[in-house]
Amino acid sequence: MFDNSQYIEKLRSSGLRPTKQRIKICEVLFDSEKTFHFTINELVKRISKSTNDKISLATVYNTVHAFKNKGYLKEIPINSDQSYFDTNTSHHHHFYDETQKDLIDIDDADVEPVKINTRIPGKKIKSVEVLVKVEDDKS
Amino acid sequence: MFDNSQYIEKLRSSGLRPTKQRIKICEVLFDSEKTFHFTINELVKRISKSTNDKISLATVYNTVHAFKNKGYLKEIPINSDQSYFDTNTSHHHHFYDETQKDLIDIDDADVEPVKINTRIPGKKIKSVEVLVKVEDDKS
DNA sequence: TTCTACATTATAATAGTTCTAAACTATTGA
DNA sequence: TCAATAGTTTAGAACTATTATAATGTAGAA
Repeated sequence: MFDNSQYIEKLRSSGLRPTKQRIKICEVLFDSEKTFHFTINELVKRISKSTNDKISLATVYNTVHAFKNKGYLKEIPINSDQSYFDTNTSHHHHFYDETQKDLIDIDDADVEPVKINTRIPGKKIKSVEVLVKVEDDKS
Repeated sequence: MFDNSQYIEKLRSSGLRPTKQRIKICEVLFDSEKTFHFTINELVKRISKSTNDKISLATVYNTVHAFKNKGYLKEIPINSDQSYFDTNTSHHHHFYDETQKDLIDIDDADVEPVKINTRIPGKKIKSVEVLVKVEDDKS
């Protein structure tokens, strides 16, 4: 454990107790320079690689959902047998490579703003997500 | 059974045997004027309402996937514990009402074409799907 | 009508996720 | 400092959607 103070502060300020499990998960998710996508399964693997203290699956689920609710993670809408999350919470869209089963960020500058010229009465727009499915170009 | 000839022809022409289960599922899916969204669960309920012959769950899954592969149904990318399908296979996007857990079509005329100004080498775009999440406006 | 390839079916299996309830612990306040 | 308590972790069971399996059934061709 080195500089966890930022995570401790982050957790505390959002009303989450800075337990060692949550701090470890913060490290795995937010220490790296680059943001990334993951499934719960992949996250569990990353965690077990970076620590000897086992964190139970249930705690990983709880923590990911807590972080998602706090806005530290985004869930990516995609048809899959498992949920995909993104540590990049800034506004951006995705390619989904159906051949490779791989998610790729689309820089927000590369997408013209999506204009929706209709509304549902009594509802407000929470998010607009674009998923661009791609496949191998064999033509 | 009334005018099933259209479905029989449709199935036959796409290389699917027009069995009575498939014809019944066609009726439930395509008889109505309006297109609609459904989960497998909901479809099973619709089927059992409209017939006394029970169709097994496995057959419903098989048939829906076959129809999806033939392009008679579209799967809607959304984070959910179950898959959503759409009998409207024309190009259009969706609202997802997170309060009501309800999918609503967005008329394609109400969305400006989405321009993606970047590509992935060796891949071609298969589809561009927009999901607009909405929630109750309480502000 | 008979044959055969394909379909259907019930059931089992699998996998992702959520639930439960007991043990644990960070924080509060005495 | 220490005890109380409110929230947290945990293992495992339970749940649910989906897929696989293998036996039975059947549409369509010969």
